[in-house]
Amino acid sequence: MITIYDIAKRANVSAMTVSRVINNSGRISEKTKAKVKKIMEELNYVPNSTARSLVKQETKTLSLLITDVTNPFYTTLARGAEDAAMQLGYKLLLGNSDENLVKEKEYVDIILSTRVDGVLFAPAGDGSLDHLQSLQRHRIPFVLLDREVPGIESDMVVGESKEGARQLVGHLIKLGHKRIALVNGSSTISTARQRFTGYWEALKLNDIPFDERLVMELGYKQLEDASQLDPLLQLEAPPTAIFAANNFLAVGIVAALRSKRIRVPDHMSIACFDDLGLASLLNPFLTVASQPAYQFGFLGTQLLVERIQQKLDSNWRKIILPSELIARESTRQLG
Amino acid sequence: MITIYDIAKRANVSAMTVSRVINNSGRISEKTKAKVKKIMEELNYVPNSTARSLVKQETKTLSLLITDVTNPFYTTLARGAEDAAMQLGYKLLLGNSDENLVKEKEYVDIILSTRVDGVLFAPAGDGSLDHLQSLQRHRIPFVLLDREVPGIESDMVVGESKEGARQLVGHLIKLGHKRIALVNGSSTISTARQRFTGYWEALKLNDIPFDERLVMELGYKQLEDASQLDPLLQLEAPPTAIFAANNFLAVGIVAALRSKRIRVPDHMSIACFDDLGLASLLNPFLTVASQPAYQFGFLGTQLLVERIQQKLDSNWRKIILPSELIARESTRQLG
DNA sequence: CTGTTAGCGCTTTCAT
DNA sequence: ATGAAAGCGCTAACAG
Repeated sequence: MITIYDIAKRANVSAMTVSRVINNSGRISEKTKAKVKKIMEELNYVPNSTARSLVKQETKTLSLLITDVTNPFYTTLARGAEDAAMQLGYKLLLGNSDENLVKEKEYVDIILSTRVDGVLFAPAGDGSLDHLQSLQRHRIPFVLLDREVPGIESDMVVGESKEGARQLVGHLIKLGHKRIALVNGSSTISTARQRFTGYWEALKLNDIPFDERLVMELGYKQLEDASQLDPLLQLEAPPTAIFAANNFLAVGIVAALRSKRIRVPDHMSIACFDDLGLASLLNPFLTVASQPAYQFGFLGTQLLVERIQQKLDSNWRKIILPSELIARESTRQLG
Repeated sequence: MITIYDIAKRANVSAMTVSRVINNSGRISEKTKAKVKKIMEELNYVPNSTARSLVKQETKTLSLLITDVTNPFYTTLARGAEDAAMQLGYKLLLGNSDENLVKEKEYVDIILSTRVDGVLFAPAGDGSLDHLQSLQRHRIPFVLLDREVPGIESDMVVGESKEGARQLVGHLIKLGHKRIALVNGSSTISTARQRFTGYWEALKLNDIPFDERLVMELGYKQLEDASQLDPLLQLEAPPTAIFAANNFLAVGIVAALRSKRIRVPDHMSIACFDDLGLASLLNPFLTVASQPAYQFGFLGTQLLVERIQQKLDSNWRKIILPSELIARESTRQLG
């Protein structure tokens, strides 16, 4: 491997001079600068950023910890993060927690040992508290993405889950639905709680009685089995509409209904949080509360980098991104 | 920051002993091992992998360079790569080239300087040759994903583009189509050339004359504008079916046709390479040649890690993954 | 079973 | 404008 010493020797200068040329720092005569640069090119020299990281105590690397790159929301968020990171001179390390605290812990350990400069953290749930405190103890800045964690103060970029849910359910009510089910993520996740509240408020606002049998908690992951919906469908008075708390749930529900020959929206209306990426371009079908996923990633990265560079330790900023109701074909007027 | 020396001092041992405990190497008495471990816990010690990388000359990091995480094919591939990397003890650095050689070059420079142990490389095209040679010069192992590059010998994981295209076009022909358009990616990409060949062979096999006016090259990225299809649609004898060389193109085409009130499949049949992730779960609509994207990533990572660990320099392996024709609603019997 | 020494490739600091 | 020395945190190699 070629080092600054190899360059230095050939150029008859010290390693320090080479370092200065690389970093464009300090006063160097144009002549030696040119000479050094020429030799670097000839030898195909590439600075070793590991060595630099060790002395500078910074890696110029950010970690992006999400639950699943396969979910269009996180995919697009990741794209935003990547673009911003690249622009700001940072690399991005990718991790998938699968909504699983054990896996999340593994990544946190890696993050700690890798000495990344900061973390973009979409927590698996309230149980992520330990992990985040662990980051704090080690003074690794992070910004929370999409989900809050009680007990943690930090920069964050979140959506308007309650308001979005209220809108979505309000939309269903306006269409004449009164038996509206909520299929939710785990209540250990802040967005699931907020979406529940939005659901509840929308019912109340419209004098529709709340029926707890219409609320299911299935987790934000892809449905495993069509039968998971049976408790809802076999109700004496089954719902005429389902509000799914995220896109994965909605897709699973639509597929499950299809397998049971229940047509959407003819027999059941469906609306959900988060848009579907390509799916909605191909066929604008699902009614959704669309969140600006790219902005979550892009702005989150900007916040993080500012935090890193200013080394502040409080003055937390919270960016709240609105969601947009997009009414499409999966919800229909009742009666 | 806490170092092995801090631990060593408190435990009344040398730094080397601490290092041995961390790495579980060398014979150490259970007693001192326990003592050291206890102190590490008390002090919340985390090994600094930057320092380790510097001396061991390995970073335990792989780079995944794809064209766009936002494409379900690459998203799923990334997921496979991540899972395999994690399992094998490697981290994953993510990069998006956007089918753009300039951006790709930037990432290659980062890769070089980051001293990753290997690269999972989905090249932007034949012009990636320089970049790959640059990796070779620096002895960074890589495996080519999805696309080959003339002039480069290496491990690779690719699909059966020609065969898949032949099947897809054969399927259209069986349905009675004779005017079949091909909307392709750039011919500087191996898969686009192979898909063209498959298209051509299928026509020939069925005695359908090849009409070059039915072939368009639009690039594998998302369509910008519905009017890009006009040359095809305004033909004297327009096509009755379109074979799109990838999923992004197909979605763009469907959307463009929708905006022109051309119904699929009633007025136009569409089939494409690569499945659509969630979109196909939600609504199994597009007829596709589905590639096992997850396997591309997973197996590619396994190949790469084997290559890294064995330090071989030839004996290239090529994994060829079949695609599966999934006939859905976007293609219909003619006449 | 444990310790000492040297050095990975770079930058910081202090000289000149 | 340039250089020498020291050290970032760790491990390889050798010694005992």
